[in-house]
Amino acid sequence: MIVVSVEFEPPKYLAVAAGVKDRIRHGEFGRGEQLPSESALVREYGAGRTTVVRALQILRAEGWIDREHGRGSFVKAVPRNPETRRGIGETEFVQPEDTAGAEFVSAETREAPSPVCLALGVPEGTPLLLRRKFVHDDGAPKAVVSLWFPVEVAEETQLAHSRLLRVSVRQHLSSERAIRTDRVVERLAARFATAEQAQALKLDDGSPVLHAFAVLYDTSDRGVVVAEVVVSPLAEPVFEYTDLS
Amino acid sequence: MIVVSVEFEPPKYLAVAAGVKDRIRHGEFGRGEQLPSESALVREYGAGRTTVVRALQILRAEGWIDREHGRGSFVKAVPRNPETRRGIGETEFVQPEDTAGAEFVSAETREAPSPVCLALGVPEGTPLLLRRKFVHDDGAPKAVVSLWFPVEVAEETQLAHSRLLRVSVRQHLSSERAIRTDRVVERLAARFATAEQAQALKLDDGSPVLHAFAVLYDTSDRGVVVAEVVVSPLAEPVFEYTDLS
DNA sequence: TCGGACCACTTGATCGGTCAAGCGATTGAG
DNA sequence: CTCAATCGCTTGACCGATCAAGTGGTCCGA
Repeated sequence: MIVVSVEFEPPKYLAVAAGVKDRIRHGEFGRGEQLPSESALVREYGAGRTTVVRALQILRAEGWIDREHGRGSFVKAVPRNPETRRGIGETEFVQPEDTAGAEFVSAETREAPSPVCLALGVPEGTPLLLRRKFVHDDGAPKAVVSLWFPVEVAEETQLAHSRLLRVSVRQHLSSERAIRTDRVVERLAARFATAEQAQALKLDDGSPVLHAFAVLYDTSDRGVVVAEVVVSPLAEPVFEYTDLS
Repeated sequence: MIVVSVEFEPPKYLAVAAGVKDRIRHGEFGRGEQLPSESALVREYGAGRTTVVRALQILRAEGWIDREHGRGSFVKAVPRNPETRRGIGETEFVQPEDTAGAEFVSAETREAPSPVCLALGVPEGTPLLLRRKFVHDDGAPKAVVSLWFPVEVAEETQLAHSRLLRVSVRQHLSSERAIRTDRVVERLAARFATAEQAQALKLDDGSPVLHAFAVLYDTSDRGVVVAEVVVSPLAEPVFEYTDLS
């Protein structure tokens, strides 16, 4: 009989990092307080100094602590919102499509506007798959998200189906079509809402809306998807940064 | 005679990282190609393996390369725009004030609007130091930046002077007043330009503008500075992400 | 009292080594 | 011919050590 152990032993540097994070969260080390020194942590966790330092460098990169040469490591803010430093449009490629408050609207082929064609490198007026969803927060409309795919990209995927994916668009393209993507370019602008957008977001015609236009590129630098996110002025996106440089 | 050497010798791991970046940029290693192995780099740069690995881990974190266990390190995208993943308002705290295209406008005490007072925890109508700069790109107006400081924060600093700082506001507060800051909360919105803003950005009255409202907090969670950035619709901010998760 | 030398403690950078584990090609037994 | 063992290369994790350099205190002499 063969027994396969499926225990997953995380690397020690991650274990130390997680351990210290926990102790911060549980209040053992409060804000501004000094962490045990590297050598103390070496003793506590039975690890080498290299390992402890690596863990502390991760905590610093994630914004949990400050490290001051000659003084020690000090607890900074405890990050409340881990979803930080993500572009508005980028999020639509990278996050599971089916998030809280999201609602499927439509999936249809349609002639794309010229900025979209330009970004995807297809001739003007090419019919593309337009996939729409609507995001609200407790009844209040927040945003309309439109994804544009060339039809040959969307073939043999579930992107034309009328159901939100439980994975991210990026992951879906990778698993279903082996399309590897590694780059997003995103533009941000303030615009007047179009009549269609104003209606969806329950705004007056001509209200100012936040407009994110993001392009996802594959490893050969071909544009693969365009995301257009139109955000209601009543739902100002909030970002929190605790890992200041 | 005392001679103080001001040579700045960067740490070797940064030198290796910069060296490899340069070689990628200059096309020695193209997209998808394999980098020299760790041991080869150890020989090339005369460094220890620890140092080389640390450099490669930085390149991975910055999105330059992929590292595959048992295979090697491979070049991903070449980031064009290194100013990535930084909030529009956050940038005004963290970047040297005196950047290309920036122009000092004014520094004066003035009654602050209520959202600013609220963020800084001072009573409505408190006079605050308002410090303004204007950013243009080759003559085209890009943005107006307003920083609000409580007067007791700005005391004994150069923030009331009519010259752009060569360091970041955050660093200035740290060095001149020992104010340690560790958190930024930022809101993004689309708004109509006020008459004043429209004039500064040479826009029609009532044009839609991008509005970033960012608050910098110190380690005791007190609001220390508010940055308001108003971006012209003709200058859409562009972000590039090559380190997708 | 003041200031400087000194010391203990801290983090920063670096080294060279061990062992584990994943990948890919070669090789050899059946 | 097929498939599994093996080998050489790679990255991943980890260790304990050295030296440098920044911080903050003590102590001692002028």
